[in-house]
Amino acid sequence: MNKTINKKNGNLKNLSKEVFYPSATYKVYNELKKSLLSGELTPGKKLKIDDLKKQYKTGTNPIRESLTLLIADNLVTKIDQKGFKVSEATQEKFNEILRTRIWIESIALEESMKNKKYRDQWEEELIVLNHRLQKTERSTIYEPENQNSWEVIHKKFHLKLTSRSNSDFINKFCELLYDQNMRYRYLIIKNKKNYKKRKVAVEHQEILNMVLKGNIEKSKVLLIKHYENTSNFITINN
Amino acid sequence: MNKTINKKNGNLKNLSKEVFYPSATYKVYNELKKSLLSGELTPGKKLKIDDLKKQYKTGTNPIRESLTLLIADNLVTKIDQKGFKVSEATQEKFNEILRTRIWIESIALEESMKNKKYRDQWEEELIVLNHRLQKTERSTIYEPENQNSWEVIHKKFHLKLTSRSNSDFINKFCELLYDQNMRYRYLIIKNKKNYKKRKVAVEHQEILNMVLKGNIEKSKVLLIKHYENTSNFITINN
DNA sequence: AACTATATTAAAATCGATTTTAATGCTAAA
DNA sequence: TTTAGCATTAAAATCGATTTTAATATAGTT
Repeated sequence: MNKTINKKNGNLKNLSKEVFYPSATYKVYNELKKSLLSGELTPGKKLKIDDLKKQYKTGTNPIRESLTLLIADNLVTKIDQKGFKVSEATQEKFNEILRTRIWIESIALEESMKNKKYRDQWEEELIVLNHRLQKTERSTIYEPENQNSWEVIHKKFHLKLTSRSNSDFINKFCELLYDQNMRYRYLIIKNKKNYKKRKVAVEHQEILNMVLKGNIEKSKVLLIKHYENTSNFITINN
Repeated sequence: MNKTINKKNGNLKNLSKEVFYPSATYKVYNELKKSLLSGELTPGKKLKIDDLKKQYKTGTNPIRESLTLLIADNLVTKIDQKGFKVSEATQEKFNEILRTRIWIESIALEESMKNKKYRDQWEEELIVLNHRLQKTERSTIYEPENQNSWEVIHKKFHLKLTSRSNSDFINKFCELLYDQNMRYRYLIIKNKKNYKKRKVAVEHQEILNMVLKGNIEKSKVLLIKHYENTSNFITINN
């Protein structure tokens, strides 16, 4: 049999050398992550290997490896010898996420503001992201592949704010918590017929203004208020 | 062929129902983790699937799944299509771990001390752990399976101090950072002929005394000092 | 009926072979 | 000498079948 034809991506290497072809694991991971964050896969749902193999037309290994990666994202839970399921989502867990975010991002914002290095560049990037965010329509569907979607820009803006603590550990943790929070937002959107979107544009502008002024304490207060306001919109019924 | 004989753990289920037999993945994960934390597997080393299969006498899947789990522990690094390697260890990374620990544990200790619930029980557990720690000889070899080893008790004492923030995210993060820090300690022990062990017993006692007094600010200061002192002992040469 | 023990079924976990990709070595042309 | 193209090798990634385990159903006993 002609091996070239059988190859996953065809034998394109010679045509354009620098193109990156992700592994099956990586592709499945991204697709599953999207389904989990958008709320399409509901909390508690059993994730059977055989079903997923059929759905994603791939073998055992990429499926199991993807699920293992998603454990670290706190989106999938595993019990040894009993398999994988979608992580549960409760009101208590949401409160915990919110509280944790406030603690961590308070430090991360403060340290970011204290950090003199490339300060000008940081401010400019924040201004640009805020500007883009202001003029972007907010959608109810989750499309992380669209770099111009409100959700993607919103995430970038928030992570940028806290990005300069000089700790990759903190940055990763902020992203994890952002995604956790986002998951709850989409679970609510799915469950409530008429989900009232918050108007957050003004809050973003106020935080940005205070950061540009260099007032650390007030910036932190505004960021915390911003997060506390979201709690009024998110209530899980189970 | 007799299936029973062929089984991994034998057919012991009927003899004692409540015994838990871990999967091959879980066993390999724990063994690899031990080798990584003890410094036996040196930073940057390539982790070849075939070699590990032979070493641990198991198939592709348990090996790859273990390595995937270790990515989340920041002990293994993966590049898509190019495989796995032992995470690098640099002086900058160690400084980052230390800084991050100080930030996170300051909050976690403060929140733990503010938490009134089961306060008495917490204090008693800390006193017992400190007592056990004081009378345990410190070893240079890493034996996490020995619950009475200095290292295991030390870890429990520190994690207990920060355990009551009511955030599992914070608790997990503290454990990750503890393990990261510990890895550097063992890398030093391996590299230096005569590693001088710090005498930390007094510092633990002082922190505990201040926690029992209920003085949050002073407790935080002592804990931070305790961590800053370790930086004098850890220098990576590469 | 309730409680064990056994048989059956379903799903997780594992294995070993195969396929695909990346790294290396080789050859020939500029 | 360098460099592009091809062949070889080594390793990662994948696949599908098999084995092991857990969950469920059934039958037999008190």
